[in-house]
Amino acid sequence: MAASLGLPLNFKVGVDNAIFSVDPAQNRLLVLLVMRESEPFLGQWSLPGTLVRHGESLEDAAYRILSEKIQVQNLYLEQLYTFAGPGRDPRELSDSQPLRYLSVSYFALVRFEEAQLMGTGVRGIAWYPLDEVPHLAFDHNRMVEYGHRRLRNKLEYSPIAFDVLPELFTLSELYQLYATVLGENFSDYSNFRAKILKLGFLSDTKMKVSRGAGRPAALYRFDAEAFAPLKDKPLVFI
Amino acid sequence: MAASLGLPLNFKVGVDNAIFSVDPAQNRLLVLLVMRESEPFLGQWSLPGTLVRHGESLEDAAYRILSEKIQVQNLYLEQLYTFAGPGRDPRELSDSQPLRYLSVSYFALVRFEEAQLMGTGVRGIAWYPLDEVPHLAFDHNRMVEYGHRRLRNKLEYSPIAFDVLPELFTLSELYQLYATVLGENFSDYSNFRAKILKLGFLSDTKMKVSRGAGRPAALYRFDAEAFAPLKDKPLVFI
DNA sequence: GCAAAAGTGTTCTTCATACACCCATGA
DNA sequence: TCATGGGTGTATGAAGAACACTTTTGC
Repeated sequence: MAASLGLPLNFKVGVDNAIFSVDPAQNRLLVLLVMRESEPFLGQWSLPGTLVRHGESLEDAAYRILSEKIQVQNLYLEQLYTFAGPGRDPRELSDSQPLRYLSVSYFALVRFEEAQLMGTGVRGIAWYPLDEVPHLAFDHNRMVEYGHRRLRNKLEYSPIAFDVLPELFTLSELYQLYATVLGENFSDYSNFRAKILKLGFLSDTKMKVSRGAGRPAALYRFDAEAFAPLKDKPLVFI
Repeated sequence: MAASLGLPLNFKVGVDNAIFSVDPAQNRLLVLLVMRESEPFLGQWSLPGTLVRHGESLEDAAYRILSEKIQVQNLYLEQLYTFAGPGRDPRELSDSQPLRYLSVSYFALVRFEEAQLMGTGVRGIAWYPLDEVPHLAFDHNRMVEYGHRRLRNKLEYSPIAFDVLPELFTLSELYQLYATVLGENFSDYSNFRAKILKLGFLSDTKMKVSRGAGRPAALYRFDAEAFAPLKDKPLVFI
């Protein structure tokens, strides 16, 4: 190490995605894992990742792996955190010249019902409930933690829920999403309802939909124009 | 470009610091800029930055440049955002082999009174009021913007103010810090005072201090133990 | 005594919380 | 007609905003 201090240090740069989704049927918060098919950590679960290619931005790379693993029409994606400590990838040691592996993690939220996992049974890819995530390759467990924290914050302070709901949705679908992500100590349905309607960016389409038994629910639509003035304001949906 | 698509892509990785401070005398929010002493962008203002060295983590590198530019005892520092788009550094073009320049930006808040700028008049280094920041090298203006947003959020939701105040401080010093960063549409002094005291993590030292004319102010101390249970809670100081 | 800075208290309104209750549908 | 999910209303207390007022100092 001491001998290499003067040498120019190069990096390999990868992108890893922490992709979250909510299964509305089971009310569970899920994260997408893939089985590693090469060394290091062959056969271990990990986040879907890739090395950044020529002419490609970090975000491009993030979208590329995402679309290689699942097909979705709607999603929210943003940069999460960058990990680059020495020793985070075992390949550093085996390389002849000084090299480090840096990974920029991205956070994504996708719609569960429309997400099509790519690859047949042979290729390991699966949704894992957040409280059953196994030990992952590299520092990917930390990425999942960071992502989970970001998800909760984003949901409270910004309208990412509407990037991931169908264009028309009922207020209980919206409530289920919030309650699943934010946990049990969340506002009750009737207060949530009153609060979010008062904010004024949900427009009633006057259409109704019946989900099994019970009174049919009104379908709402997110009104981006009405939301615009609230942007960057300390909105709290909780 | 097309020809190099199959080649392995290596990166140089740098760290750039957006270092903020508040001048209590002038009630101004400042950011630290340095004059570039080498190509590219020779002679242009920029954020203090460095390439990451062997065996050094990103955070190590961030602390290293920081301490090369200013001396402080107390500071708050955290990772901000990673920039790596193709074409962000002109050196990419001149290099013979495919190479990209990635920069991880860090956000720091330091105490103005104790910050000693390193370097004599020859080396360009200066505090700039945030609304007078000139056109900077690379994408550093975006880093300043990101940092400014982070500063406002952090101040509202976490106790970074106390990392940057003297151990003993008056409530108006605390108020000045908040008001300078968060702007004029901030809570008035008496409401701020009542609110923050009710939170219960400021302990009155019973000491008084006189700053010129007027009634002497009580000196308070941040009580980390009393604050601990409030950690991660949606604290809002505003 | 007066200005200046620190500190206290009061009023009014808005919002959060915890409920109870009514409505429309399927089985 | 009853269970089920959707939707409305209300009482209570806590929190926010605006502002008047008192206290303690220097000059």
